[in-house]
Amino acid sequence: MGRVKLQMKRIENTANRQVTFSKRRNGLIKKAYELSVLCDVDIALIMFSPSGRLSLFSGHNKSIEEVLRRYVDLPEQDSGSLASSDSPVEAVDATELIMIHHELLRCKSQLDDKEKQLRVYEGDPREITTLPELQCREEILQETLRQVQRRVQLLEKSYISTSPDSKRNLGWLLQRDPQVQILNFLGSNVLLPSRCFLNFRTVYFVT
Amino acid sequence: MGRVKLQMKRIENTANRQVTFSKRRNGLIKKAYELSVLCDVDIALIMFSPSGRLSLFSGHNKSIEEVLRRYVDLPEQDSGSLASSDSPVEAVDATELIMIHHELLRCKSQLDDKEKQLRVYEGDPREITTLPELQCREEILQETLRQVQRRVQLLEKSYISTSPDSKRNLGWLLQRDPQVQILNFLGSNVLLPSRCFLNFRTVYFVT
DNA sequence: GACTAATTATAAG
DNA sequence: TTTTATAAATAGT
Repeated sequence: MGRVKLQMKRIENTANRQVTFSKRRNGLIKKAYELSVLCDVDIALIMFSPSGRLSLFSGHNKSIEEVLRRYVDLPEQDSGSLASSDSPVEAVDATELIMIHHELLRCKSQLDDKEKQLRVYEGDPREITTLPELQCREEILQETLRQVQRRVQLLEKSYISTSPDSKRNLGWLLQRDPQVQILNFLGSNVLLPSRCFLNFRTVYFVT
Repeated sequence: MGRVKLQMKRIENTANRQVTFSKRRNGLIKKAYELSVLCDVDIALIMFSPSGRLSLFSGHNKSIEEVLRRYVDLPEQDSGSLASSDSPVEAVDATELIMIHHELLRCKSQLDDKEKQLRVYEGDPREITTLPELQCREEILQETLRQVQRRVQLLEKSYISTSPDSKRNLGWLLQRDPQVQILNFLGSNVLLPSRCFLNFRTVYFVT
């Protein structure tokens, strides 16, 4: 795809190679994500750019570590010797330790994120010292409140006109908005470039 | 690409899912291959289909194991012992594994808690199906909003009155770029690629 | 598996 | 960065 067809060999021009890498890396990750969702596939994707930068992707329901562990466990069909445990110190595969450590780091990072997000709502307003910040929070809260109130009105209407059948018709309400899922997916993945900060205008609520 | 645009969710028809998996798996591997050649990237791609079948790919010049090793070795740069690759399995003290695992469990539990709290503010109201629950959320939001608005009034007053006294006390108000403040304030929860913006309603402008 | 019509990715500008 | 012409992937047949 593109204006011309590329030869399948290393792009020698460094700038072009860098641009192509960036574009195709995103494309590949998108494809991997789609495959994982559409076909319910567990995927782990690890890339090292020539400059040594690491890019990771794992599908919608399993972490990289989980997929790797599954892969690593396959060829290592229990060496057996590890199972005997009379000593408190047991020999284990170091890769497992490392993978769990990775998972821990990832979890901690997510925890940090959540705490930051939560501060938007629950942080003491008196700790906010500038008007723009405060107004930002106010807008967010108002929009959230409006959404909830719209929903209240809807439910109240349902309660009023309640025939036994009407409950069944609310089934669709339970479906999660796909956009929200994608938002969550994209938001929690660590491979987002920092440029997002620069152009950022905002983005809070899905309508 | 194709006659129709697919929704990004699991394909329920088994036959279709199988066919799509097969086609897209090949497509993904081809893309990965092209990236590895064009941009000289080391890639490891591991896929488990729902039926448990394993698909592997690694780029043109490094095996899966080499890439995985590089990935796994990253945080262990210092240990050094792993670099000598006579055995893929290295014995370590299991107690460390257990402690880290405990920490991981604790961290995950905290993460769950935070996510629950956050759902009060950011969860899709359409997921709530009972009026009392919704009204509870509404009250929480209203109270939070009231607090913020009180604080807004206070700050606005400070901005308006520019007596020498208040200047002395409010010097810190001007010490930072408001946009930077808001970005910091919102933190990593708004790290989204710009193309996501298209489908979302903007509720707040920074500038 | 091969065939399109339609969608999507992307090389260049 | 964003746009555009073109190549490529692919959903349904």
